[in-house]
Parts: sequence; C-alpha cells; structure tokens
Amino acid sequence: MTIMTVRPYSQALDRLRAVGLRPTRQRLALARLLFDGGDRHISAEQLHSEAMAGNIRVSLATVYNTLHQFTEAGLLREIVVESGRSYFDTNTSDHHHFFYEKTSQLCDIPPDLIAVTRVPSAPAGHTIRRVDVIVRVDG
Amino acid sequence: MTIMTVRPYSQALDRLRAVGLRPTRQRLALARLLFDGGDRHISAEQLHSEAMAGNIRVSLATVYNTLHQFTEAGLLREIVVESGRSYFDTNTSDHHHFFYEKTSQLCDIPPDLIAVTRVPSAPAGHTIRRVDVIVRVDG
DNA sequence: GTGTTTGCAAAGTGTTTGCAATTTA
DNA sequence: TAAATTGCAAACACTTTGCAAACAC
Repeated sequence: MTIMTVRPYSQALDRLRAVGLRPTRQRLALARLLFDGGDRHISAEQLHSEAMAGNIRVSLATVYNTLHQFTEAGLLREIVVESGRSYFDTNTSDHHHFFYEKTSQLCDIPPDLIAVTRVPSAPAGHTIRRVDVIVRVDG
Repeated sequence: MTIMTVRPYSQALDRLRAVGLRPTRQRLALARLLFDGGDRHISAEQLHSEAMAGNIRVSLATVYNTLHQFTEAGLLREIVVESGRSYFDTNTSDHHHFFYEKTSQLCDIPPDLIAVTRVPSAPAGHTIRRVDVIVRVDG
C-alpha cells in the first residue's frame, strides 16, 4: 500500500540542474531530504538513516559520494567539529555555529549576531578560503 | 654511538607534578617532546613517530592516552580542523588558528591580531566553553 | 548505445579498548 | 605490595575505493 501525500514544491530538481548534476533517483531523493526542510546540519549516517526510514534505497557509499558532490558544487558546506565525523550544512551563506558538545548538535549563528573583526591577512602566497567560528557550549 | 648534547632545562617534570600525573618514563619523554620545543601543533601519529625517531619506546596507545590525559589536565588543547584527525596544541592560552589546507599545518594567530566581538550569549541552560576561530587558507 | 552512476564488499584511516604484564610509589 | 600505567592486538567508527551491474540521456 502506498499513501500519497501532497507535498510543497521541491526545489531539489532545480538545484541539481543548476549545478549540472544528473538528477538520478538517489540524488533527487537525497536532495529532497536535504533541501526541502529548511536549514539542516546532518552527517552521512544520519542522512542514510533518514533515507532508509523513508523507504529510499540508497547505499551509504552513494550518500557519501552525493554529499561530496553537493559540497563541491556549492550546495552544501562541510563543517568539522568533532574528529571522526563530518557534518554538512544546507545553509551555504556566511554564518557561524554553536556546537552543543553533549548532544553533538550544531546550530546556526546568524552573521549579524557575531562578528570577527580584524581578521589578519593571509600569510604571503596564501588566500583566505573561509573563517569558521565555532562557539562550543556544553549541555 | 650516542652523542650527548647540552639541553636547556626541561619543564616536563614540573608540568607533570603540577597536574598530579605520575611521571613515568613515557609521560616524561612525551612531555619533553611536547613542551621543550616551543609551541607545537601535533597529531598522535606525529608524536609517536618523533618518539620512535628519538629511540623512545612508547606504544601508540600510550601516546593517545597521554595526549588525552594532558588535555584533561589542561596542559594541551585539542583542535579539530579535519575530520579523522586530531591535533594537540601546546599553547593553551587564548588564541586562534590559521589552517593551511594543502599541508594540514596549523599556525597560531596571536589574540591581538584577531577579535571576535559580540559573541552571542549561550542559549538558555548552556555555558560557552570556548570559541574556536579557524582561518582556512589554501596553499 | 555510451558514458555516468550505483551498490556492494573490501580496504583504509585514525582512534579506542580489554587485559595481562610491568612499573611506580 | 598495592595501585597506576603500559603494550599489544583486537575491535571500532567513519570513510573511501574498485569494479561489475544498472541507469540516464
């Protein structure tokens, strides 16, 4: 039995087309999970579990590949806060993060709530790629 | 053949005593490698290699244990910049980092060269543990 | 059809753990 | 000697890879 639900329009297909990634079943399904629910911070294993829960057959290897392709294409931003696990942020605009160490949860800090001033210029021969600010909170 | 060199006084023993860690041969040797050469950013495997190169017999497991004990004791600070590898900073004072993505090298940014202003207060029920700023540069 | 993408299972990397043997105080 | 520490090897968690089968255009 299949229950059909009316869903809001998904931007997944558009996003894939915009960056020139072939909209395969797996990529589309993952893109929907990632982008149709507002800003998310998610690990590969979490995304894979969600896919399984939603009856989307995707291998974990494909989830990893897809997350990296999306990141390279600029649809995602990778965040490193714990050694041994990567998170991917669907919000690719300029902002920073709270990290709840106990629960391993990430939470956006809007750019107007925090400011890094006087960023030193990059050492000779180097370019600043990004400035990451992680505010680590306990509890 | 062994070449003896005159070395400056090592603070390793004092540091271990100060934090109440039993000064075993391994801990002393690692503390010397860590603290007698100025500020360092080092991974467990790197430290283990240095120990081997210096004819100090320490197992990798002990290097990991020791790094964590030192970190808990406040002698080191752990820095996460790449998923899958931890670095330990012998400089535990308040400062931030350049991270050279190509070479995976870390470099201190003195606190007076960078400033995070308007750090948002921690969400209710939480305390800010630390604010990490990573300036990622390529090359 | 042709080149791309997928899934699987195996391999890889960095880290942690259990426990007997050793060392320290 | 009693308690803490070490080393080993196995276990771990997460991630990547190689390659044949499946898929998209």
